[in-house]
Amino acid sequence: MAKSYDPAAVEKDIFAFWQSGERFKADPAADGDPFCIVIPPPNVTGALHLGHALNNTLQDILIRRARMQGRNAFWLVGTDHAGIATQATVEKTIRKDENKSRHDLGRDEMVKRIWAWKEKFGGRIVEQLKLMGCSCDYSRERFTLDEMCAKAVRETFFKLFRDGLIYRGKRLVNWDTQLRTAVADDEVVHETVKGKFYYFKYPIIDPKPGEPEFVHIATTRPETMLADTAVAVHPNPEAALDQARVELEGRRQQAKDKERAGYEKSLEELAERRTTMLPLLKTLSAMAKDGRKIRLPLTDREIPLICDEWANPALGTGCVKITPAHDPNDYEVARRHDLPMISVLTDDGKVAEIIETDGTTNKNSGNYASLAFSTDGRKKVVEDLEALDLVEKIEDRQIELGHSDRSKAPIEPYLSDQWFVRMGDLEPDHAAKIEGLRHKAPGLAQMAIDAVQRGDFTFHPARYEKTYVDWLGEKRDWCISRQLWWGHRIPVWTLPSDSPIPLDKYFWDRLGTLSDWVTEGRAFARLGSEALFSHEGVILSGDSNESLTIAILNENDEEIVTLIEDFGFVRDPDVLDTWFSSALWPHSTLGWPDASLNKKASLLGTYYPTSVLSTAREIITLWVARMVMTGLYNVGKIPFRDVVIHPVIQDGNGQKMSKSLGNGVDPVDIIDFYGADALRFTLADLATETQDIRMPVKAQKLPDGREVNVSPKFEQGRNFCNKLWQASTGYVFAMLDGYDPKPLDPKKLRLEDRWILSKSQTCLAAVNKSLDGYRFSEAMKTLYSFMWDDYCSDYIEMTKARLQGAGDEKAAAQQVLIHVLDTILRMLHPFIPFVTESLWHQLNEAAPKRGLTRIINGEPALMTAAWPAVDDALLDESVEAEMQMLQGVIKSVREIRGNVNVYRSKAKEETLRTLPSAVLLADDIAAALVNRYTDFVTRLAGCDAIEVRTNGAKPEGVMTNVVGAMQICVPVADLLDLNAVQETERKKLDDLRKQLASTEKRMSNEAYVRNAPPEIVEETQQRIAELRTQIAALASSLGE
RNA sequence: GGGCGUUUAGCUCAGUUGGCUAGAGCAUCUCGUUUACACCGAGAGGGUCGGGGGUUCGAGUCCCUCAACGCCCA
Repeated sequence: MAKSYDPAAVEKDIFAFWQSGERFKADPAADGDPFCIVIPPPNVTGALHLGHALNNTLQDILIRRARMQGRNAFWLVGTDHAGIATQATVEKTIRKDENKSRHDLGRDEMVKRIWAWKEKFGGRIVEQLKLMGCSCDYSRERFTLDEMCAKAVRETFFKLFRDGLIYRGKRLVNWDTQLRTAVADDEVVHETVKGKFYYFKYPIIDPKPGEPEFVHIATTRPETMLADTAVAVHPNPEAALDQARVELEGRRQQAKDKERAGYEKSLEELAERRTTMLPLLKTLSAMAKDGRKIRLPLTDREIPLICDEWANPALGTGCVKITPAHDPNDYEVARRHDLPMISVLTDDGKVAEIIETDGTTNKNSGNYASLAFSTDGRKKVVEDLEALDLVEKIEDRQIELGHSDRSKAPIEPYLSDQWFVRMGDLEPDHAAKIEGLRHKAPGLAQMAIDAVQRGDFTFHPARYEKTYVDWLGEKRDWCISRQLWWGHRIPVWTLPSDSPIPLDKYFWDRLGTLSDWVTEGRAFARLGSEALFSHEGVILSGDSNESLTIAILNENDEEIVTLIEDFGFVRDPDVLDTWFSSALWPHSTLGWPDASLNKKASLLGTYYPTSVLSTAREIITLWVARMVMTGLYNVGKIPFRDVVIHPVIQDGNGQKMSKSLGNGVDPVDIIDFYGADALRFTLADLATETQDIRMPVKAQKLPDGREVNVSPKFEQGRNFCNKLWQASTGYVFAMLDGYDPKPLDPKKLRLEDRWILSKSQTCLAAVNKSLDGYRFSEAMKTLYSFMWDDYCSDYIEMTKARLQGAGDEKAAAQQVLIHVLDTILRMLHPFIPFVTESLWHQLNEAAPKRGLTRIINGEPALMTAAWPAVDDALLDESVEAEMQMLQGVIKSVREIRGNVNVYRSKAKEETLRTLPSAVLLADDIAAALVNRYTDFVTRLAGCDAIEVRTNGAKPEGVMTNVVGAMQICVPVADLLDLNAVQETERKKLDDLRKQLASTEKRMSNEAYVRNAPPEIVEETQQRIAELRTQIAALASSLGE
């Protein structure tokens, strides 16, 4: 008795088998059309989640199939250093274990610690990929911080700097005051919390008669007022209020009843405001235009009253304080009005010394400096304003607050120096000089847009092209600096403005050397945004207040570093955004810049551009777009031909899976519980072209006692593997006594043999088509139904009678069984590699020689065996049609048997395993067919004998079914009470008559007959004929 | 606010250029331990394809509109 398939018993050995034969290893010098995938590098600190499992399953399916197709397949594996995530993880550990901050340790020690941590825990991802059976080339594992990647990063940064595509500028960034770094927008989590809305009044300087003495503003963040540099009022408050009213009225009209009241109320308030506040706002607006100024309390700073549309007369006091260094909207206002920007926040979240625009320290600075910004600082500011009687009122209010995803600390907008990559279009002269802007692109973003629109690469599904193009179309500059220690440090040295070394003659003399280095391509210098040397090595300008920055190609270039550091140049402390190194992944990992596209048998020369990139839609912008830009800019070609975007897996309620919600499913638990192939089967089966897929989650106790989250969805995968295992080991391998394969003529085989062979080719062709279009679920479902329904449920059953016999018929059955199983294992291998490889080895034992027209030895490893070629000679529509007819007969008898048993069961009589007999009324052709294959027809139908009549003589007391032109009659008078049957039979008859009526109605429609394609009309006519036969047959057995 | 997606059987989902008598897996019900498999076999029930309108001989599929939910970007 065969045991169930036990994945744990085979997976380890099979993986070792693959590895021992170096079967994962790619060879750039090998024959075969190259096929390459670079893995989207997972975060080195993380563990594989179900999304990774899905993505890597899909990649492995593609790679394994390509390898079997004889292509030179290479799946590059590696991990991402994930700057902030990794640093935060290690900082947290150190804080917990040693109660120290990274600043206590110092930069070098901290970086050392992170490396040590990475060496210890960074292998987890790769181990998990191996558990899944991923056939990556593990000998070429890369890491975004390794020397190979670092070299590409340095080269790219240097080129971009030289080409004027990198600049430094002050920008407001999301600041994490705990980790002391800028974080990306997607690393900020917003939540609504209880807060307060503070109303303050600021005195106006020298108001004219009739003008107010104060301007009123409201804020949720009082402490930022220390950095106010203006107060704004709307330039035309009346028009703005009118427009707000029109918009509200429009919405009220569209609104549903329950919402309408809200709009009514807003409109009333607006009208009220118009009478109470409009005159004042108009006055203020006029005052602003007249240049009136305000004395900012607590600082005594004189700030202007300005007009700007950002001030909304319909909200708050109608006036808004402008704090450019602490609010993104205010920042934009300040840029429009050329206002100064004063920052009063330190990088660790305290109130900074207040430095006025003239460089002096504010005399009241000491009152606030070093207070915790949004807590103590806020309290002190409010107290001091209250003491001055400048607080009008304080209201409770819900406010939006950003928190850092990593440290959970509140996010403050922070004005700081950051490095940017210029994405927009350049001046034509400038663009023309840049070799990396291919196809005459005016800028980096446009170059990447053009690439997809030209069809250089394709998204699957196609709709994601829009996401990509829309985002790139904004051409927003890319902030690449992060105030972290873990990452690629920016290779730029700057002379601080307070440097003790003056820019004297000695300095300029020595810069001649620098000029040489520029010519040699080792360094590049900029004064402000201007290149300090032209490519000919001439100094353009020697006298400037702007900062002098030098980028060095190789940060270890001691000669240059020593010289400039002697002059007081200081290296930029920041590191590059992790996405900067990820953006280079497809070419940096293949050896750029050392290798070139033309270098034969190099990784880059052979595998670039790669074939497919498979990833999640959330990083189309952050990652895919940037890879396209850098690929074109550095290498000159797009990095991949196809981009496959897979769906996102959610839990059963449509929620994201996450650790904190406890609804996550760990792929390794699934492997433990169901096996790696079950995991892969189910994920592939779910991988449709939709954007989200839901996976019901349920807690389950493992044999070892752990309670983990699993999903019943994986049962289908487990069952499928078991079915394949049982059919192979329990039936096919067990029925091989006397097996001796010889070349066969497929045309001379019995119907069922020709049928399964034809079906196998239909299946293969469909799988090819699905996979070529990256429709994984479609391919998986095709294979499921072929293996389970056609091969196991039908073909295996059909061979049972023959295998109990002897002679040629038995031999042919054995040979076809083996041959089709061979094909099935090949086709399934990319999806469920472990169980198929294991069965392959057993097949090689049981039937080393196999084949159909040619007898060959099975390849020793399925992983590197050949993907089958579609053999059109085996496709046979008439065979499939004949079989369909027999299956119709089988199904009809089964249905009657089922009904008979239901009636007998109700009548408390014994149920029947097989019906004693059936009578088939058929024409000569069908009769001959059924008579010829009675052996398996009776067996599958479950009746002891089938009598075929061609004279149409119908027996009495029967239950009838109709298939095409045939009637299946089962005499049931001895088996049950006929009267009990009649009711259901009548219902069936009524239903058929209804169907007939509607079908006939369609045919009577002239327009239908005229317009519909002839074959469709033909089908309808056949359907009518069929319905009429069925009705007649039923009616006659009911005695109508 | 903009973009994208989803809405089909109790649940999770297929359904490619309009031809459908709407499918699968799970769940449910009936029967079955027959010699590969109960992680199984045979059979059954279950859907006015989110609502409304339109195009068409014909709409789950195309167009418009409304609604709910989700994701991404502001």
